[in-house]
Amino acid sequence: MEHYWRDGIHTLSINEVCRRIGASKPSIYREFGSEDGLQEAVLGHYSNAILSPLRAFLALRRPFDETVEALIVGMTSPGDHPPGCLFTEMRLLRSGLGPASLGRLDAIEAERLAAFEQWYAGALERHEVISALLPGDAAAYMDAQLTLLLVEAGMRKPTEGVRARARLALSVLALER
Amino acid sequence: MEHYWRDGIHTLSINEVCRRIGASKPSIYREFGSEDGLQEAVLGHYSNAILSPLRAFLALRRPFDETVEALIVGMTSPGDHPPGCLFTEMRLLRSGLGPASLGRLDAIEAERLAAFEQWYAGALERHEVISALLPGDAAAYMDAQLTLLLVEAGMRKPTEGVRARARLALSVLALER
DNA sequence: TAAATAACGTACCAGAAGGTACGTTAATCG
DNA sequence: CGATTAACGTACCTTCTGGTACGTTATTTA
Repeated sequence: MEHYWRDGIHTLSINEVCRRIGASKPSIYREFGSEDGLQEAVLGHYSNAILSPLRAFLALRRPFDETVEALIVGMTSPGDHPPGCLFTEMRLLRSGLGPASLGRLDAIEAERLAAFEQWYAGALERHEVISALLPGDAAAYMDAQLTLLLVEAGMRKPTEGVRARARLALSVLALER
Repeated sequence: MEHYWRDGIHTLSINEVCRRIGASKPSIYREFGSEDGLQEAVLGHYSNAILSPLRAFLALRRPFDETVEALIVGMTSPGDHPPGCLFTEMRLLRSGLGPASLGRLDAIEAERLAAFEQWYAGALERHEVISALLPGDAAAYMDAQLTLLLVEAGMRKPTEGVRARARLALSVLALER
């Protein structure tokens, strides 16, 4: 299932998927019903594997600066998954996705925004961030900047530059002391 | 040629292009040689139509804040071209592009970065922006944020939110007074 | 062991992709 | 006007796409 990750969902055809994992095409269709079903399943798998840990980390309520730095570094480290992000790619290329995948995508996005919003509200209570922004708007900003981070990482731009730009962009949220 | 703009380059097939403009396929191939050639030509056309005015505007050396605001508003106004941007789309989807298009893309990107860099250096001389950033890094930041702006606009997010996020992100460059 | 059921994969379908061979029309020129 | 050349478009090629009909193996049950 991780092949989708490496080559991108819009690039990889069902035939290629079958060839790589050694399964026959009817098996895929019996299991997932259609290409849309397969992509939705991949998204679900992705949500469990990546987004849940992120959400758990945000819930730790560590200091704001520390959390931001951990997010930036974590999302640009060459871990087990290649740079870029399946979710980001699908968000940017909604066209060509089936209804089931689109629904799942929106659900994941809403979850993600809610997690950021709650986390920002907590930081606001601890007076770690500026108060000029509503938590919802700050969450949208975080989301946009981290998406940009992943897009740049996916384009194989130099990691340090990518990180520096993200730090700069997110520094406007922190309360200087 | 503007159909490419509306529907995206990776979505529009040569067959569709022919159907829409009422030309035959061999005509297209006689004129451009291949799909790669066609896409490169479209990029060139785009460069003349959009990037040149942008570059000219930067060369005016208007006050920094004013220029930034004009860029943000101009890029998110529903002018003659639909939201999003052909150049942005191609940058995010390099895979699937031919060598000629890729070369042209890199050239345009370099031009764009150079224009931003020069403009930022001018603002630096006039003490309108922070001095902690090298012009090259600031240009990369500008480029990244304006790309994000176009991506968000292309996703049909509410214009005011998109603009507000861009203003916030670019405010770190301005020298507060 | 024999019958019934479930899982599987070969080989196909229709359609669309990028790309081209070649006959036909239109324009040029003596 | 007749001949040469250039532009054009029909109809085709191959390859690949998502999707499936149906015969063949395994597996279960009695």
